[in-house]
Amino acid sequence: MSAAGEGDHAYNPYTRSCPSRRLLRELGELWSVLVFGALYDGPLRFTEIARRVDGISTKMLTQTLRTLERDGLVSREYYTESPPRVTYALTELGRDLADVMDALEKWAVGHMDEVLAAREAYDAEHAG
Amino acid sequence: MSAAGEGDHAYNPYTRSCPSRRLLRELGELWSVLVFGALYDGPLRFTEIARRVDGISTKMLTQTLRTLERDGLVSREYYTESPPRVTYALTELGRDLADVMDALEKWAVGHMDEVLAAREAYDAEHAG
DNA sequence: CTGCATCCTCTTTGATACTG
DNA sequence: CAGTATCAAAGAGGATGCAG
Repeated sequence: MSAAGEGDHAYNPYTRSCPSRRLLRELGELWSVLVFGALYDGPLRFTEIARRVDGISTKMLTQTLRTLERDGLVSREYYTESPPRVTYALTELGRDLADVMDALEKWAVGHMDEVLAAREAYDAEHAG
Repeated sequence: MSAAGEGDHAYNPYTRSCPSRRLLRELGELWSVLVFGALYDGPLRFTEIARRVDGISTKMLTQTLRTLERDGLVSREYYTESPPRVTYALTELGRDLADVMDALEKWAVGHMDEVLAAREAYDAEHAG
């Protein structure tokens, strides 16, 4: 079929050198997922995100936000005030992805008990 | 509501020490996502997975499979033949998650062009 | 407040060689 | 085939100090 307008790229993350692999690695990163979740309900300032994502360093938050901004997933708004104010928000593209991220997060939270139980069972069986 | 039978745990990955954070980090890992995708269509042998996930080392494949097995997401079947045969398959719990993983992978592949374009635009704007 | 630069450590990962 | 063991290389991540 190779529909028209789709371009002839066949991105395939199962291949070493395909850029989609790097993107997938990037999106799956914990900090990315949590930042998406933090911005899910609306724009936030740098410090507000940091407060919600407990334990993230300014370095990692900056790095994560820059990467997401460069990928067109997050937008940055700078207000020249005193002190300066900067807000981050999901772009249209980012909101689209946010639903997937949210699903992943919800899955982890929602099935934590089952996973924990599975681990116990596994450890018990592989002890003797 | 806090429905009965759900337990009173309030797993929250935005918190440093919550086990759901570690789980989320684990699931988001590139190799986990790709192994899920490889097993999506049915059971596979160790070598078959390695062949599909281009570039993964036996060490990482083993480690990834062990982790997923321990979490109850993947099952391992050992057949004492000569040469030995081992197959891996998604468990019921794993199949549930597989849909989310698949959505993430599909998103990355499906929006790669847009992300690439966004990067160009960003780089162009932040060059001068 | 927002964030860049640096240093430094700890973990992750890849390559390689070897075993049941 | 399906791993395990080991070693070296690479990179991620945190702490800190400074700047706009």
